[in-house]
Amino acid sequence: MPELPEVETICRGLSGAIIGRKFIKVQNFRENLRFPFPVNFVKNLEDRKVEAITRRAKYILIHLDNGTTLMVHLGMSGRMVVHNALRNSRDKHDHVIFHDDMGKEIVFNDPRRFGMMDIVNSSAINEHKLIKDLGLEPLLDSFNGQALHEMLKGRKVPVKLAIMNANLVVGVGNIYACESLFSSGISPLRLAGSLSLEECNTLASEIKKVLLEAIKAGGSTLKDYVASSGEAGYFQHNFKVYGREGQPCVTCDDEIKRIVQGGRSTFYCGNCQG
DNA sequence: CGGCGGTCCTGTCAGC
DNA sequence: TGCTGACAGGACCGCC
Repeated sequence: MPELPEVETICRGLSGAIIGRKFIKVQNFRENLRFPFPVNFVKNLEDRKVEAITRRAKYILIHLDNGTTLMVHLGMSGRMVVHNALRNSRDKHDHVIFHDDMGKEIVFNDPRRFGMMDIVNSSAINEHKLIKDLGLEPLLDSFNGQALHEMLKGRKVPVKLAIMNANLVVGVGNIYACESLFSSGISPLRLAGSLSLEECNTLASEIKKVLLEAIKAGGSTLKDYVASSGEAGYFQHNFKVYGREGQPCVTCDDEIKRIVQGGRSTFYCGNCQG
C-alpha cells in the first residue's frame, strides 16, 4: 500500500489524533506479522503517553513518554485507522488495537501481514537493524542531483531499481519510481551509473516534486489504501504511466509499455523516456 | 560488495 | 458459477 507519501499522510493524521493521548488498553491478536512482536509488547505500551510522531523512510515512529518508541511498518497492505468511537466488531485482519484515553481506537489492519512493529529505545532508533543502513530522505535538501549522481556512480543496475533501493534513497516505491522517471524523461532501463550530473539534477528534483504532489493529494489509493481518517488519497488520478499499459502517453500518444524489472512492473513511454 | 531471485501472506481479477 | 494463474503499494535473505 504505502510509499512515502502514504506513510507521511498517515503520520500527519496520527499526529493530530493521538499526540498527548495515553494508551489505556492495547489488544494484540497475533504473535507475529512479518516478524514476531517484541516480548511484553502490550505491557510496554499500556499507560504510555504519545509525545511525538515522526517518520524515517516508511517507518512510522511513535515516541512514548518513557523514552521508548513504537516502530510501525505497513508493508504492502497495512493500515492505521483512527476510529473516534468504540466499535463493536473487529475486522478479520485487525491485528492490533490501541485504545486511547478519549475513547478512540487506533486500529492496525494488514491482510498480507508484510508489516512489522517493534519497540526500541528512542535514543537508539538509528542503530535499529532495519533503520541503520537506510539511505537519504528524498525530501531533505541533502538529497539533490549531486548526491544522487554520487550514489549512482559505477552502478550497473537499471536506474529504476537503484532509486527503489532503500540503502540509497528511501521511500520511493514502485509507483513513484515509474512516475518520476517519466517526468524526468529518463528510461527505467538506463544503467544507474550512466546518468549524467544534469540528468541526476532533473531526476532528483522530479522525485521530490512527485512525492510532494502526492502528499498534497493525500497519497494514492490503488485499491485499499486509506489515511488514518479512513479517507482515500487521490493522486492516482495524476498517474501518467503507472498502471496505464497500452494507453496513450499523455505527451506523445505512443502506447505506454509494461516490462518487469526486479520482479516488479515498470510502466514507461519508450518514446519520451530515451 | 553488487546484483539477482526467491520468499513471506492474502486478496482480487481476468480468462477459461 | 468456479477454478487457476498472474499480479499487487515492500523489503529481507541467501546465493553467486
